[in-house]
Amino acid sequence: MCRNNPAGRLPEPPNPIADDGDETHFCRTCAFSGACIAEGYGKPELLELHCLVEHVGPFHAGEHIFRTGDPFRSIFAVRAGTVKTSMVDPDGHEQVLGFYLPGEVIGLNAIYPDQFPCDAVALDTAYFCRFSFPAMSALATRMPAVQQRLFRLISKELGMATLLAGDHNADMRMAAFLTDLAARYEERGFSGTRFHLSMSRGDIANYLRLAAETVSRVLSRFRQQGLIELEGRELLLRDPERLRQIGKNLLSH
Amino acid sequence: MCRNNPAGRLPEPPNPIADDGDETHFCRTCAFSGACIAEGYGKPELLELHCLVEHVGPFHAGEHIFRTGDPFRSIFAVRAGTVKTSMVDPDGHEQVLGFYLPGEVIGLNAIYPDQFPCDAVALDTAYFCRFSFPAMSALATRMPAVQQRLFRLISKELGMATLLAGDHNADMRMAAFLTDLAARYEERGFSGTRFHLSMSRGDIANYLRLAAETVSRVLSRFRQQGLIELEGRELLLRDPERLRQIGKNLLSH
DNA sequence: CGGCAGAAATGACGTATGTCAAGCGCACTT
DNA sequence: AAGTGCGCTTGACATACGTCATTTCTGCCG
Repeated sequence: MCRNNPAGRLPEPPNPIADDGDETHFCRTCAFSGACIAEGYGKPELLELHCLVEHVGPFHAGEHIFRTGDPFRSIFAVRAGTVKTSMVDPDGHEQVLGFYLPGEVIGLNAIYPDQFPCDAVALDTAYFCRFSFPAMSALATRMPAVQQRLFRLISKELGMATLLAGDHNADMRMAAFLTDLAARYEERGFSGTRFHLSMSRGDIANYLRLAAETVSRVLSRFRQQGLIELEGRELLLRDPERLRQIGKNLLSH
Repeated sequence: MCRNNPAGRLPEPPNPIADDGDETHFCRTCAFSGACIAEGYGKPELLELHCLVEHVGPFHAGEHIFRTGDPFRSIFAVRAGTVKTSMVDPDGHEQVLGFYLPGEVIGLNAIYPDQFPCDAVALDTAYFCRFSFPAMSALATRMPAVQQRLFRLISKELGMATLLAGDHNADMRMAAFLTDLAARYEERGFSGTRFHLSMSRGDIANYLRLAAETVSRVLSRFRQQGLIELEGRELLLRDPERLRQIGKNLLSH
């Protein structure tokens, strides 16, 4: 596939999607596929796991997958598109909790309160696999690998939240944010140096606990310093190593 | 028991301890006891759960329960004393992650990386129940209530971390911190209005992502406003309701 | 009792980042 | 094509909080 590239524009990256699953195969990049494949479970177990999956979508940009207070019944794996989760605090300020890419799982933070503590909103057209959580935990009691996977998914999410909670300046936060996004895209088989930011500057700012203006300024500075190229929301990391270095205090691995 | 109370000093609260368990009974306040009692498991299951418990301690103030990088084999329930967990980032700055009271569980954030991502240090003389994690997850596959309890414990910890990650000013953070501590003491059967701060101002500051001086100033102001009484580390909440109000954006329930 | 060391409180000052305001560009509607 | 709204950028200014310095308090040990 060869697009033309007019007037110095960044070429568009392929649209990230993890949608190659069917009735008997998981999507390659799904957070759960590993549980079965790696652990050598056979057809019967795979089929059982598939029984409790339901494909849902499309959700269009701005549509809610779930809302704060909805009873917790399922977790969702992103098949395609991007999701942001956010809480609104008692005096109405939104707090973005995270962004989720194809292959990642949302809803894990609802287990304890037994209802969703946040909203989940599609940032672009998005598709999901919905897993009934009661069914999944029942299955987990028979398939240790599934239980293990769930423990690890939640524990990982905990690690992420912890890092974000640290006190770091705007440059560190932004560099870590970009590096983390890049790593997650790469992990799922997409380009780790050129991708589309599906969220607005405002959402990024909110997520990083900065003002939108600060995000603009930091990005401009990164551009001037030759760390990135950026046109609208099309991003190219020109010096990923330096970015990683700047954000290292916020990055686990 | 009746102490005298010289010259306007705050009377000392009883030393919080949750140490009434034995070979066949859990401590009343233990985070796991509920899993069995509430779910109506009988003697055999209780005994099984006890088989994988080992009582450890005492650890004295400043001693490590575990260190960053230690292989993850067990989680720990606090029986008595207080613990702080903290990470040191790549350039040597400490980050306090949390404080843990009797009845609470530490080590859950080690599941994903499969090694402890932080240090755990006793703030005063502390005793623990150590649970082998492999044994516990094996047991969890046979006792859904145990699995459920584990999911909820991790998910709860996730909720805590998320709240701390929000952006809030020093007053809100401090009020929420005090209110949360109070609630947790009360939940475990101790006084929820009068207790001992086992951590230094510096640790509190670090936990709340503030400077130690800011913590001092906020506490002084709270005192002037009649919200609290404070002598050294002995604390009395004079207006818990108002404190809760100030910190409400950081408090889940 | 005296002296010391660490913890805590208080004051003076600097700064990173938030807030306010203005302007630009792009998409969409009429 | 003109109009409208929203997202983004940029500049000027305000402020909450951090940093540095000094003092006070507290517990500890000889």
